[in-house]
Amino acid sequence: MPNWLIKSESSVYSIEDLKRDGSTAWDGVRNYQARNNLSAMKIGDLAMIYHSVGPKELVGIAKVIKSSYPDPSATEDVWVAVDIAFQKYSARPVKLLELKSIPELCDLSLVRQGRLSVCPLSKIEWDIILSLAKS
DNA sequence: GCCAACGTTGGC
DNA sequence: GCCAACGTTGGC
Repeated sequence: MPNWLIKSESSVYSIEDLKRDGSTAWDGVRNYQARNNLSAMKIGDLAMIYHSVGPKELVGIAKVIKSSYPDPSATEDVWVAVDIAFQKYSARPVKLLELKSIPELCDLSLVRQGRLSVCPLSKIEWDIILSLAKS
């Protein structure tokens, strides 16, 4: 089962919003690479939530509860959305700086290609980050 | 199909 | 608020 990392500006839609709402449509993605990743998501996949722009940190995990469908917020029909549900907060938010400081994570899309808002995580990357979030 | 110009994102 | 990095657009 693949794992993902999705980004959101905390001022736009934060994990607190997701917790409050329970679940939400993850829409508004307007980048082809990110869209392709969205399309590849399956029900039950887990995605880490990363807050950009404000405090840059990983704050929790969400679960995909509906696989991709046409993005209702789009005027063109090329974009897709998925539905995700709040799963849990990180025991401790993991800062971007922290991720950057770990050699095994130097290939992380988040680090290498900062603008990609939806990206896959390898099992190894997922596990490393999880252990950071727990400690 | 190349590439310059432009717009957007996001770290700092 | 600045600017680097990247994606997209459009002229040729």
